[in-house]
Amino acid sequence: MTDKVSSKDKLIKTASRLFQLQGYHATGLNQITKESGAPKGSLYYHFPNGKEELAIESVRLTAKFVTNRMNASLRKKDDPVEAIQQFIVELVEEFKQERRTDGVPIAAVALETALVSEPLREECRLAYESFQNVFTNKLIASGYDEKKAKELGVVIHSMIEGSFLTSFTAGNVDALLVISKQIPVLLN
Amino acid sequence: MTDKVSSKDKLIKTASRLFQLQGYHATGLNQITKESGAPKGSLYYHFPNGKEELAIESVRLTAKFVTNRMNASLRKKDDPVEAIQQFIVELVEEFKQERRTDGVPIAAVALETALVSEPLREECRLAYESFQNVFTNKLIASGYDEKKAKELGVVIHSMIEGSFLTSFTAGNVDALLVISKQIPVLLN
DNA sequence: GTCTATACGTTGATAGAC
DNA sequence: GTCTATCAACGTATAGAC
Repeated sequence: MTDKVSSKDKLIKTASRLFQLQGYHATGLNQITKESGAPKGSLYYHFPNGKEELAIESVRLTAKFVTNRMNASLRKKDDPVEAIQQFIVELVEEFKQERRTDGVPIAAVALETALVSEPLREECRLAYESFQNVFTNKLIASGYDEKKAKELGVVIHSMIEGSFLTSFTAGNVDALLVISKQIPVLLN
Repeated sequence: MTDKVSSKDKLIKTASRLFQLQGYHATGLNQITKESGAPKGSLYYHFPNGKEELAIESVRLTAKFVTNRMNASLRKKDDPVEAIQQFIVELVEEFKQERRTDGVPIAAVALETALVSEPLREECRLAYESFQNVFTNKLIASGYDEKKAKELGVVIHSMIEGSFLTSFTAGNVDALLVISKQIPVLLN
């Protein structure tokens, strides 16, 4: 039982990283098995439905990981404006690392597969819902009424997602820094 | 000279549509030539650098097309708040068409290739810059000072890009409608 | 649970005739 | 400008031994 999940976990972890960096179609199963160090023949044992199933579980893992990271960041400040800006600062810092170890979480997979794989699309939708809820919950805890908090959760998530995409493409953090300044305007 | 550019144009137009719908790696050159109706053997004559070159010109065409569309939409109202909301309304209407004829412009290509193709990344960066400038120019024309207008251009573009991604993934227009309500708050 | 071998399609790309 | 033939590489997936 000790190593029973180890192989499966290695595959999911490696796949999560590669899907994030390269997207869905550019990432081959050969590359995943090779880089994971997991036994090559074990992939279809753990994921009978092949690549799609592996991608679904990878998106789920990435969503959980990112959500936890967001929550940990937002906990550092009581004031929601400062908390969200703190989170963006951490995004910026990570972005500045020379060695780009990850891209925009799940975005490439979502765009590539939303029209062709219903279960994969649904898993991506859940991921974004989870990201929105992190902001919404922070606002509710700060006294915002639920309706307003839900709307602002969507707005803040959209701003960060969009500026992350822009920054990723531009290769700099300009867009992220600009939207950070507008957070106080939004939370009035 | 009449049909000289016709074949090349057909290839670029078809490629633009397919890259937008399926992403870069999922779209094969065979599919592009077949659906374009352009002669199969002409691709490497018009695009000696192969797929990358075709993608660059496709992103350029998409950027020009979308920019024009945005400008046409924003021209319909003098007030910048109403104008931007008008644009979002048109996005929503188009989104509701059953037959999904296009996805999120260039986003998939940008995410898939930014880390592996410098010229393609640069073309995507220019596209986003062009989108931002549409909003910025509208604000300048409405009396905003240049610095403020540039910042708000980035912010509005980020919000729309992010909510478009979210809506595309969710399969509904909820996020787009929510951010539209926040435009007046931002333009204060 | 894991491994090897293999099947079969498709990819991007090139060469050479026309 | 266009076409056909062809290439090697890689894609996913399966079968069957261990």
